[in-house]
Amino acid sequence: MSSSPAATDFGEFKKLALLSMEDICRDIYRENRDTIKIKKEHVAVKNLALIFDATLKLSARKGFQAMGLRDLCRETSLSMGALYSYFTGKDSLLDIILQQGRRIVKRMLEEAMSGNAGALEKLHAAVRTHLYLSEVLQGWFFFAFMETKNLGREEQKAAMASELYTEKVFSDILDEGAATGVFAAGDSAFTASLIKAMLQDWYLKRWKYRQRGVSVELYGDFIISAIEKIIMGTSKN
Amino acid sequence: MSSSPAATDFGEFKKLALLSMEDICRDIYRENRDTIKIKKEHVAVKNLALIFDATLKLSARKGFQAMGLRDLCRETSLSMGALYSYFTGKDSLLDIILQQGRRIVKRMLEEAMSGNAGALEKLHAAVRTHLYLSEVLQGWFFFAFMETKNLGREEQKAAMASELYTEKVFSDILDEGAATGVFAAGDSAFTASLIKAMLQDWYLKRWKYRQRGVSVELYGDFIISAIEKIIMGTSKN
DNA sequence: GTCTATAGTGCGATAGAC
DNA sequence: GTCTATCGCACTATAGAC
Repeated sequence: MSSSPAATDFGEFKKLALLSMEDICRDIYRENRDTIKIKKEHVAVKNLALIFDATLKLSARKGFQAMGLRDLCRETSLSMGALYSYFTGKDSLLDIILQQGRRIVKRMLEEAMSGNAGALEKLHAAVRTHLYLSEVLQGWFFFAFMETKNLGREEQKAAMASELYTEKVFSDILDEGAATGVFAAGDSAFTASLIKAMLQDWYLKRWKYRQRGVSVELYGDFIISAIEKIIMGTSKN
Repeated sequence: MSSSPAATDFGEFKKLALLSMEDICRDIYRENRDTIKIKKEHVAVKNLALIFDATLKLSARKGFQAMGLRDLCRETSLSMGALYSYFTGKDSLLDIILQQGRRIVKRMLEEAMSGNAGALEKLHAAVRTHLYLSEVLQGWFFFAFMETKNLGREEQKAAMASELYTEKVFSDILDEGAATGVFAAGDSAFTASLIKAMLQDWYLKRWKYRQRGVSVELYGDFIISAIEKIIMGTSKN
């Protein structure tokens, strides 16, 4: 289990990701030690995680702007004063959360992509990793999508770059597959956009799939089948 | 051209939709005459359109919550007092805009679907109409997507119903095509979700396609080709 | 029909006790 | 490390002049 790159089983994937989140919270604390007034690491890490979770939960209902810091106090059982020991202002809280999430996504995607040989194998690994990640971190993915437009121009560009980076991961795989003759040739950039759109629907409209009783693994089967029909131009049936 | 249900040419479609928007603004005024304090119809309709446009523009940048009514004053060149002659409060402004948009979408979709014979024809008409509509009313589609979650439970249910209704339009077409042997049999509800996701990407990520110089007509060609590969299980090339 | 001026409320942020 | 109390500000909404 020292390096388990692409877990196609969701249960296993979940464990990996949750472990990873502990590390990330610790990283965040260590990097922002100058602005975070709390000195005991175990207290700080515990409460940071609490604050992040509460923020995602409250923002999902009303949006980050509409969420008051007093709402956050109630949800975390911390006072205004205590909250301000963990961040310098509401805006910086937003930045930290987005930064944290992007780091997890990057780390997990890179781990997943390493050690897959063929284009088809890579495609499966990339789709399933992205999908399962968006399931484990559904709150964050939704939050990032909704709140990105309210950011400063710098952070906004970072988000756009992230979108295009992910898309390039997919279009590179498609190009490789076309070159080796595994996939039919086509507009790989456009197909990559379609793949992203399909992945996005899972975390933007999860209520719909939950209502229908569609599991994340089944959704993965579905879209992989659809993607293969698009890029192979032939039914697998 | 007395009734031109499915305009596959975007230029023509645009004219139809813009004409329709005038009507809608007038309808809105007449229906809300009790709450709108302005008595001269031509003044009211002109300023209502001004207010709606400004709201969509400002909300696109910071979100409806973060948009202050003073921002709206600046953008419309109206005073606070004047604004409050057109709606009873910020929340009702939100309701009116969403209501207005849903009405246009419903009207245009119904017109477009009438008078198409085969399943493939219907599919093309439905996809192109939805896509072109989301281009003409991009501001509204984006707004509706972003602000729906901030609404009361009633309005939220209306939005979910609208999502499922549109999806049923597509899954019905897919079922018909499967029954008549035009399409391969498959999970029509799931395929309809994929179609919706593809259509959604156009108005949620339009910056991306603009950056790449993809026109709305080209995007339509692309996704129709992809959809056909999924439902026919064979390449059209 | 539109304006300016202002009431009233709730926010983000901070100071200082414990 | 966490609390309570409070400041200053920006917001929505309204009243009344023109």
